Amino acid sequence: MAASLSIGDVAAATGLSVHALRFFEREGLFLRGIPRSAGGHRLYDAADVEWLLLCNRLRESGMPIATLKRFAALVRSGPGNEPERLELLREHERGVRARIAELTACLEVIHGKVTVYERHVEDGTAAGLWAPLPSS
Amino acid sequence: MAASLSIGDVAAATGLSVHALRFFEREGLFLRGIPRSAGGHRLYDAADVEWLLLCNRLRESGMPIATLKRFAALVRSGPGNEPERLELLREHERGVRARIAELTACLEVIHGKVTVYERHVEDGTAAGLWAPLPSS
DNA sequence: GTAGAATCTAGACTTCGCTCTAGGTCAAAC
DNA sequence: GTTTGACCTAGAGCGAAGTCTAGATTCTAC
Repeated sequence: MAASLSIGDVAAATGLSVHALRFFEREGLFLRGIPRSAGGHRLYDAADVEWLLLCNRLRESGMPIATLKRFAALVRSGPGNEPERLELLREHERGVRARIAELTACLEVIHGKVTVYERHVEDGTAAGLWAPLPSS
Repeated sequence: MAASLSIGDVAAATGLSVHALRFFEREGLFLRGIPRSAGGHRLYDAADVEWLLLCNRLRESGMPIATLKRFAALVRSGPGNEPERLELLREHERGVRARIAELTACLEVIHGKVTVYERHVEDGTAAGLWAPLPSS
């Protein structure tokens, strides 16, 4: 039980490169020191992979390494700081919601442009869309 | 008419820094060569600002400078390539929609975490949430 | 007509988040 | 038992997107 995984296994399981995994470790993003085999190879376990999968979600949603590092440090430092962890996660959640709203607003503008171009291209009336007349 | 604007005016109107405006020009992101005053100062006009505002939307929504450059080049090269411009915009729109979907998926995971932490913090049963037990 | 603010060019520097290299060691298959 | 591939450390390098500096010039307001 608790079969240990090589760095290559973990890379395959998480989509991260072995380079990235070593980088994450250097940056202190793990919840524990990753143990080594007699020969010095890293020995991960399933919990490490689970944590990395959460890290992936946080990273994909725009959390900087520095923030992830703070979160990992909080978790590593053990029970007692859950309100801080919660606030960090809530703050990130707010950020993600704001980002989605921003993207949605951009999308409207972009889709508007697409529609304009579609109409012009279909009509063959595209000439002069942008230059030199500023027709938006 | 066509009152010309200084780089500072344009920076104020677009939220871009004067450095960024000069950088954009070097990168060829404008639809025309920006003319200069007798003394060498840039003279922008309202159409430049409008274009930059669209650029801002494209950039905020994740379009790389390189793509923006391609789009600007298409527009600069005049009428005839509207289908290409359309395809570029459509591709970007697809990307933005995909990004929103990705963020939304992340949000579910993150919000799930927040909910778990809220419950634990409120109950005072937070101990052991993460370490050493992998409780997600 | 002069002080101070804004602008100019060219190019070096920064931050982020990895990625890659060099020069080895370890482990698994044949 | 040797070859081949995975892994090790330390540290350099990279691409994106600006930012900042230096040193000179121009413009604006008094």
